[in-house]
Amino acid sequence: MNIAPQYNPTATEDKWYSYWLDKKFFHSEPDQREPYTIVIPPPNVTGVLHMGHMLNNTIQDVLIRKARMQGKNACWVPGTDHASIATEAKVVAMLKERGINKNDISREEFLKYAWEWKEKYGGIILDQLKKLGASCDWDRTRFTMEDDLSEAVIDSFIHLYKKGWIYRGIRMVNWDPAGKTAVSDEEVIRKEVNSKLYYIKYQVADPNSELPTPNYLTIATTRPETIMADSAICINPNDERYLHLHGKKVYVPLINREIPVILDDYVTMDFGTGCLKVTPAHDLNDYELGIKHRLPVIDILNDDGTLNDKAEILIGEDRFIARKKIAKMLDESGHLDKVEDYKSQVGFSERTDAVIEPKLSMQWFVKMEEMVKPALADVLNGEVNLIPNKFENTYRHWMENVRDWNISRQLWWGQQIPAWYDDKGNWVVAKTKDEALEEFWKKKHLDENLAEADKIGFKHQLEAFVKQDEDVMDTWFSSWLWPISVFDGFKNPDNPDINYYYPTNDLVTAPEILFFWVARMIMAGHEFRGQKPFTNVYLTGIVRDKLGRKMSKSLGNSPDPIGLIEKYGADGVRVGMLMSSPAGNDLMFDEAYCEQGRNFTNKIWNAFRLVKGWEVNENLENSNEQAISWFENRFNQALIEIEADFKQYRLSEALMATYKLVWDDFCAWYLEMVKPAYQQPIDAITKSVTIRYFEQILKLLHPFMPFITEELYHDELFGERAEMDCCIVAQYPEIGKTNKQLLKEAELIKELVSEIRNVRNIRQISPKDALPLSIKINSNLEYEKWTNIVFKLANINEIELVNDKIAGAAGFMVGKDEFFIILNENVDLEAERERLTKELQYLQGFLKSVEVKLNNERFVQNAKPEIITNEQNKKADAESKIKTITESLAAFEG
RNA sequence: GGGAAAUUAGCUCAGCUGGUUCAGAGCACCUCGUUUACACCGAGGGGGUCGGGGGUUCGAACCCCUCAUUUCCCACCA
Repeated sequence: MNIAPQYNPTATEDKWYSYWLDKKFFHSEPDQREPYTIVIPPPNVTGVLHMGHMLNNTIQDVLIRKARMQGKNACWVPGTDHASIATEAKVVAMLKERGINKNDISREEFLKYAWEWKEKYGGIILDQLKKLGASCDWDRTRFTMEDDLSEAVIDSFIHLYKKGWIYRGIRMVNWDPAGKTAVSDEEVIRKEVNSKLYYIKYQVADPNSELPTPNYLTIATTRPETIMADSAICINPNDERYLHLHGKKVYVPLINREIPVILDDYVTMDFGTGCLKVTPAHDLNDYELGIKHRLPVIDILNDDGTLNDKAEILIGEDRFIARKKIAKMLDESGHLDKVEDYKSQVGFSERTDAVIEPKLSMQWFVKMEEMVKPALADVLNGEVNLIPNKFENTYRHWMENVRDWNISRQLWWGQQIPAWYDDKGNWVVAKTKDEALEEFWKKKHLDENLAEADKIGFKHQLEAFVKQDEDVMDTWFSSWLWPISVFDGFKNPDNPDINYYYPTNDLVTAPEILFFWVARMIMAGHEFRGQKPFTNVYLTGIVRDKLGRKMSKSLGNSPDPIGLIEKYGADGVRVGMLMSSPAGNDLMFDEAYCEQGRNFTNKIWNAFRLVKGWEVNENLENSNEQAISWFENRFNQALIEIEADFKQYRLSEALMATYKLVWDDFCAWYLEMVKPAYQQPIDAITKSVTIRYFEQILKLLHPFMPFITEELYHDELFGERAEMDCCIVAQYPEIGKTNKQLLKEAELIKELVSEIRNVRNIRQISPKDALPLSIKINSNLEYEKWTNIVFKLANINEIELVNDKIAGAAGFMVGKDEFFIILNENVDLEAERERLTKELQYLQGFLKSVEVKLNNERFVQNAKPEIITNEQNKKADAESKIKTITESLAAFEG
């Protein structure tokens, strides 16, 4: 036999992936079968495959492959997300490298570059998924910014607008001065930073009154650069320290602008100095306070975070440089009382890591109040299952406290907001410019009662002035439509695909985007389809390194997934990823898991080599009936367990059960039971049954390890295969009967074998030396059925039934039966006595505890009958064992 | 500051309704083995007061209280 002793994945993986593609096994069309659908969480077009994708997509592939083998019409829809912020940042950076500044080119030019970039790099991540074995229906690949999907975004915007659920308003938004865009609350990461609390003196503007000296008040602030934007000073009306300030005015230091002192019990008296500077343009609370007290809004910052001319001083300086300079100027002019160290929470942009600036701006919002209702209900009443369900609490908390969704982004890459403005600041929402003109006309027509005949002239005149909103929509405003839009459910809402595949079955994603994406998809599902988008949401954990740190580029602790695949094979890596990642748990990734996966592929490979090498002798009789019958039962028993694990989405447990079935039961026990002696032939029945078992195992393994199983499935060992007869579409094993008695006996026999091996091990007896075994049977186990197996696995050459103990032999018990192995030299009597005494003591203690229980009236009264019976059995067992051991010990005395 | 979860062997995790199978698995570790599918292997073995303390119960890894530690989510205190 010249099959390599080690499995080589590289030789087979590309071959079978191409074959699967070629035969269109991944492709799905609606038919009579039950559908099983997954839509991929579309990775960013900018993305490169990382470990999180590996985990996430391995899970999806396992689910989809298993469903496919179980006769469902499996459809896994792949695609990519245009990812406004991330992609625009990459394109801007690319242009910068080429010496082009985004501000110097038009929107059209920029988008041209962006599309070029997308065409060039946008497919990389999908190609990488193929290396992993992902069985996506590539014919259905979608992109969130392709025409139909973009149109769906625009249409849904208009739909919600007409419903009154989209509105435009001035809002305090989280402004990212680096990205020059608003970001949502969820995209702001709060970090505690060391900052300083500046105590600034404001001069009171009333020189005539008889104020107590000094005639200034002191205010604590972390942001001295915003004093030029102050609109008022606020104190608590009940603060007795400041009663004299009621109704007064103060001067803003350095620029000497006069501002009022206002009263509001919002101010905490015991924080800082009890005085608060009110800066409506640059702080959310101050803004609200400003509205309440009708204060002017003075915005002193440009979009890039530099000071503008409203600041009056330090114009053009960056906010952080300005902070230092202001502090110095205040100090020099005697306005700085003191500076204290202070820890405060500061918001950072998730994308650019810039400090977020609260900023007033005109934005578009989606009202959430109505939309959250069905999305919350679905999860609470189990229409949609979160796996694991511990996330339900977080989900509910978020949904009950949801705020309106700011959907405009000051970017170019994305779907442009379908709002149109005329030169006078009027605006309408419409899909096209023509429709916008029509809308303007309708308004005008109504307002001013114009004649229909004036319409053409009006439109013609207006056309030159009408401009579309510059902003694009939040990326999530497109991806929330994904489960519908990939099946063209907007453009063509009654098409066969959407009717067949929607709602989808499982969604596999990260808990971090449970609210960004999952919740919003459920909302969109109800709003646009009247139905939930999926039934089960499997939430994966974060892939961390073995020290528990998040994998990140800057730490350099993230292995290259493609490198791993090359090193351990895709099957090995898949097994490694799944080995220890229950749903919802972070995965402490260690290459050792991949190594274990690789070793597993090799184990399978070598089991195959063994069976492949068997020569059949037709004249031989089958002497392995017991082994054959045992393994069939054992297989079914394992399958029951595996199915239960899958049902509960416990994939790592399902894999582990499969792993043990293959490695321990099939390789270590079954094959060792039936394999012929060296260079001896095997009987025809055993070989053919073993091949059949092996094929079942390949099918069972296929969802986890698609490549090696497909490779072996096609070996001639398993017979001729038709072109389309592939493991990927083979019928998944079905649960058969299990004979519990047989399985129980087998466990005892395995224990017996282990005990004999242990006898050898302790005494350094070679496995090659055959030993005689004597049995004193106290049970009703029929050892004759198992003789062959015991002979072979424990290298026993003789079995003798005895009625009495054999002095000087090595003895042990399995179940109720006693076994003796006569050795060349007698066992150390003293050691044997000690061993038995110890066991006796243990058993006596055990018996006592059982008796205490049984003698306890309250136990007998309260415990369930079967538990009492069990305790009685335990008692009987212990008593008989004690009897046996006592007899053995007595033999020593004699 | 508010909320949620977690803590079981060196590591990663199971342990379902409190009770046969209750203290388990995989890896790692130790001993032995150049055997004939595989040293990416085989055989055997050691290892845990179930985070601490209290309580409920005939009975607790599991239920309750409390403390400690960790993680995550939410939050505007200048």
